[in-house]
Amino acid sequence: VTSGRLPGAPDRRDRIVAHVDLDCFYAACERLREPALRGEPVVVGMGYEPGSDAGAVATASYEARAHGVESAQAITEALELLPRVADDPNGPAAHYRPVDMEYYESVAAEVKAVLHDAAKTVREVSVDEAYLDVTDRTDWSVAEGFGRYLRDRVEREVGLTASVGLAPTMSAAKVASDHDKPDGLVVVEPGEVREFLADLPVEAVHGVGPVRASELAQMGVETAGDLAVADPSALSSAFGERGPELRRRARGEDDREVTPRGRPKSLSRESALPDPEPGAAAVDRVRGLATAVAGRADREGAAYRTVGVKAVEPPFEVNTRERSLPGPVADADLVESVATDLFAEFHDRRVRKVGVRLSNLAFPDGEQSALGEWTGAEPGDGDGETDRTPGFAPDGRQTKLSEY
DNA sequence: TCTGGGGTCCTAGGACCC
DNA sequence: TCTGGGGTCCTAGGACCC
Repeated sequence: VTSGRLPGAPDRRDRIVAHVDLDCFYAACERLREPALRGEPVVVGMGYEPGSDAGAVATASYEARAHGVESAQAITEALELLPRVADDPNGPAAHYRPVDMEYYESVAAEVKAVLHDAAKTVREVSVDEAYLDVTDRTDWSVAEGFGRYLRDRVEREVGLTASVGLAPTMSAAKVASDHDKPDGLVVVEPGEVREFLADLPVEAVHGVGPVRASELAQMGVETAGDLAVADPSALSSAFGERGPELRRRARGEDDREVTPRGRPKSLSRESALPDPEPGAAAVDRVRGLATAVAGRADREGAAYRTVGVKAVEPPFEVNTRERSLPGPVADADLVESVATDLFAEFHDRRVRKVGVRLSNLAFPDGEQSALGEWTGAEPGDGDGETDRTPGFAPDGRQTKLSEY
């Protein structure tokens, strides 16, 4: 069975994949530049400003987690569990810091440099997480030593601890790195994957969140081992195409290759409104977000064919509206006018959060992102994207589309 | 416990085409 | 008159991930 393997493509049957996950990354960064925070509870909040109680927890250090603080929690709630040090110097208290993405990205760049040096192929999943194909850098007999080497280098050269998982597939490597954090190192050799996963809760499988987990529980599926032997047709009818895919993951079957990440498919900005009242404030915010996201697209060299808005009504009803243009454009004024137009139906509704999104992106001057474009596209992922904007005429794109 | 911001992928119905 | 099947694109929503 050739399984559609390209001629000359490497045999993917026995890869060694490493997953590297930086521990409590935002909090660790804060400690990097403020060593006095070491060993102290640290809470990093998004949408948080010093002294305020707005926002939500992005990352909490383990010392803060010990008191029940967890990510996605409202800052108000975290403050009840752990007040600010300034407010309660004697009892248990935490250091609160606002998210500073720019700084975190600069730290992440140092880590990524180490990873790229240690592996041929690196897929950066997020600011604090990456997959490495290290097949040609190590061997199963010494994989643990290689994992230690990775961890030690990140620690020595950047000053952060990481959790590392090594396994023959991406999904197993991910579960492995999750298994023993922080500062963890777990190696799962080929042939051990199924057994390693068997007793873990289904939520450990990438792609199973709260909704699917509870649906699975109703089917009597509670562990990854249960999922591995669950009735495929029942999974299909409950989860569509995703069902069999999740089952394969639970069985340790995953033939995705580690490839560098391609270009983004969408760009967006969103922000919460302090006061969900109908009126001009929300529209102003939409305008601001439109300008901001268009500016970002510009910096990234992206043109876009679809503009969308998001309006979240209390308690948490998400509405989206979008409009596609005849061809790709790069025009901030147009983004603003389309976005405000799409948002018009929410003018007299209470809205707690708004967003603006650009999609159907095209990168006219891009280097076609060499490999990323085609190896990055999994079979079945082909949406004809490139076919729809053939030869993207650099002059044609600037057509004024004010009527939209 | 009333929930931040930035993404990806999948589904489903309708328009439209052959 | 309404009988088929196949395909793409657009839009809205939902689950999930970090």
